[in-house]
Amino acid sequence: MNQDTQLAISIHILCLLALSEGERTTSERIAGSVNTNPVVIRRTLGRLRRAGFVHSQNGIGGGWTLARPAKEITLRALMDVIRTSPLLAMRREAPNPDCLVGSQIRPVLTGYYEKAEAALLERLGESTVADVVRDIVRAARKGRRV
Amino acid sequence: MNQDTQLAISIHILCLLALSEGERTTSERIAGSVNTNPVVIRRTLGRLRRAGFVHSQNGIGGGWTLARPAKEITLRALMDVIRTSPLLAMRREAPNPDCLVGSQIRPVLTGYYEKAEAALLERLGESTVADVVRDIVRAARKGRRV
DNA sequence: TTTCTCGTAACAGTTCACGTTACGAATAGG
DNA sequence: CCTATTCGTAACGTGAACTGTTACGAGAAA
Repeated sequence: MNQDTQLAISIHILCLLALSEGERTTSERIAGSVNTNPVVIRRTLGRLRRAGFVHSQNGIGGGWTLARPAKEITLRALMDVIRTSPLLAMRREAPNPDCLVGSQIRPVLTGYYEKAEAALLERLGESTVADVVRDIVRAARKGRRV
Repeated sequence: MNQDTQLAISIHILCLLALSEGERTTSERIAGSVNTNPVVIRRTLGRLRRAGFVHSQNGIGGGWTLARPAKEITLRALMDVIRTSPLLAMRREAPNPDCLVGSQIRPVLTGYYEKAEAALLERLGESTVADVVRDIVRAARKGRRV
């Protein structure tokens, strides 16, 4: 259904930056990890930069750094910045206004959908990029042991 | 982004059937309310039928009816039947396995995503088709008063 | 001045849901 | 038995949206 991978890409990028604190990471290197084109990365990072999550610098030795601690970036905050449309979608075409259900269902459903999405966002607000980084490091350790 | 309107269509259809208890409703009439093609309706209804939510009958005077009370159909149950892919998506292409983040992020993110979706589903499980029907009728009354 | 990297526009390619046509199967009525 | 109606489903076209790619200007460091 939904084919919005922007949140996944954003988290991936910020984890990389969090693990490279002190140095700048280029969009090309990030693209190598995500396995896509650097322009795709720069597009996503542009939105994160405008929202104040990352900082960029041009020229030789340039690249991207976190603009605030990974501990203070919740997955929900990323979602709020990245998301462009509701998770639970309705049809583009309006239903029949001459029908009881058709004339009323849109605003009614919107209410139910917003509550459901709020629950999801609340859960996303309980985790930060730092949590994800921690899990990644742990998973890598476990993998090596085997 | 997500462009799956199946849940919205399903709820719309079941509200119509709930309001037409005792009679059969044709896919053409439903399509008139949803404002789409009858085949689209039959496609969605086919899945709901296989899941035991509705019953269909061919021939003259045929059509669709609810197979169980609207009170006993939660929005979550519909979501479980209708949904084909996770709400929070990841990229099709796998990330770089030679990178710490790239090699671990998929299973780690899956965990976070599943918890977030579970919260959304839980909220959807608190409402039924009967609730939606009630809200629709109320909204219509209010609209007339003005 | 050169080199590197971001910033962004523009366009092609792909995927997926939706719309439409078509036709067989099942059912009711005469 | 025959006809009309409606479901059930396959097949294909259409359109929108995300992704991938090229291109090029702007800014910064050596």
